[in-house]
Amino acid sequence: MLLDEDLHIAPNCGSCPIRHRAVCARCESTELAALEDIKFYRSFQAGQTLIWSGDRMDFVASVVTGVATLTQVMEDGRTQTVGLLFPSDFVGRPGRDTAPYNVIATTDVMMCCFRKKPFEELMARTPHIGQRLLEMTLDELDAAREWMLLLGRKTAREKIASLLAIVARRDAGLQGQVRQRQVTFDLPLTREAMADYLGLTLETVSRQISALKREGIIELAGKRTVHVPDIDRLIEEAADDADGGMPG
Amino acid sequence: MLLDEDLHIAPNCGSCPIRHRAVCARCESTELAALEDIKFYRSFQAGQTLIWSGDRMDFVASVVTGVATLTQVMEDGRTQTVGLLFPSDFVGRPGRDTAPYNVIATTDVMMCCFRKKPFEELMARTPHIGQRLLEMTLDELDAAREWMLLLGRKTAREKIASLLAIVARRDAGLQGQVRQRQVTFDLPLTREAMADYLGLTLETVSRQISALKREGIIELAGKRTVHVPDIDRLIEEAADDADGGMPG
DNA sequence: CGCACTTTTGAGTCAGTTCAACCGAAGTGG
DNA sequence: CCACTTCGGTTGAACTGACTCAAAAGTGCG
Repeated sequence: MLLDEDLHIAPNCGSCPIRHRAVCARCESTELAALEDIKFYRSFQAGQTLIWSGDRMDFVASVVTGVATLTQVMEDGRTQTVGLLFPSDFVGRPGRDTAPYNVIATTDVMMCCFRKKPFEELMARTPHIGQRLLEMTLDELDAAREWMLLLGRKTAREKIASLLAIVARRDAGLQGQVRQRQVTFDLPLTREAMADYLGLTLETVSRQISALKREGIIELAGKRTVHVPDIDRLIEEAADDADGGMPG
Repeated sequence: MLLDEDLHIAPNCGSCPIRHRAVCARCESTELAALEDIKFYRSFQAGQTLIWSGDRMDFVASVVTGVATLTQVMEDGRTQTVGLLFPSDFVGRPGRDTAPYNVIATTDVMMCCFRKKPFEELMARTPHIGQRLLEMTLDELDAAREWMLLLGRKTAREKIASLLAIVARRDAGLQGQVRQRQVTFDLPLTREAMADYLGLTLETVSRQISALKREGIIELAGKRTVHVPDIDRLIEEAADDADGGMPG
């Protein structure tokens, strides 16, 4: 779809904002140069579907800026989001050629893409890429399993609190902020997208957000901007054990 | 716990039933020999907890025979199973030293263990192990995401049908059977363990199994042995698209 | 201003939970 | 050998958290 004209603003890897967290994190300069040779950028607008489930995937990619979702849709339309992609997250699977999920931009998104074939060849020669990808995949697996607990056992209120806590954390992480009591961030998701991620209806999402607001656990400026006066209270509502899922 | 005396029945890798599916699948003979040097077997009885969440993990392992679960428990006791471990599945994560989940044997289980430190060193020298582990981890991630759809969006009846279909498939797969209309298998889980995996109560599990039996979609011999006269009907009840999750 | 879209709120319903009783098979020990 | 307990499983009845359907209230944009 839509080939954009942003190619000219392509930053080089040295100044890339996700250089030290993405799949290329461990690469040395020669390896990086090889990656740089086969990379290209694409950008997408909020709401665009980047990849359709079942489509042939001829590239893999890293999210550079913005947020996207991975979603599964049943034949009757029931929809479940199975992953949130933040900057540095990886899309696609070496060795598979059709996409298993829809990938949808929920904000404007910039991706750093690699054609799959050359990427796979490079991976075979460059253990650092495979190592980093394994690390990232194991992290994603942990995140998916944490989400299984949420989907299977948490109440609607706990689900909302968990999502807000996670977005707050990732958002803070991107800005390199230390842990602090107060945080403000933008929700990169509509109520419906939240519902799809949490296994709820959008009405329930709206009601629970209203309830958290009413009780002073969050404050809203507009529909999307959230201020959390006391992050520990929010984490308590999420019913996560101890650290609220901070990497141990 | 319980160091067993089965060590003497330790098969060598050549005759190992999971040789071609486990983390060692791609290893050549010299690599295999290196693994063989650091491996040891442990067996556990049904019901035993192999590993407690939070425990120090000084080994990683492959399931050789039997079935185990990965479960997460919230402070108030709510429990969610986040993975079923069948023969050839891998337990543990190189580079992490405390277990994030309880691992519980639901049948008698035999594990092929590797002390973590030597395994990690070997992995650094042996790309085939890391490659295979990446492949397996990506498969598990797909499975986890399929389960997220189940937990978030499926009805109780669909959840039960999905679980039965998956156990039937993995069970058939182990026996190298081709796809056939009729299948019979043993459920390696109690009603409660099924409930924990499906995000239901054990009463609901029992009721839905009774309902499927009443409608002739399954037949029971005892509580645990399930006969499926028409696997396609079961898969239809599971509401999976197309192939019921067969590897594409 | 008016149309389209997202979000909020309300009222009634229902799938799945909760609580409780009961069943059958497998020990156990007097 | 039979009472007694335990354990996994089934079934019933009442309850409830989240869903469904419906309508109103923002919000943004040409």
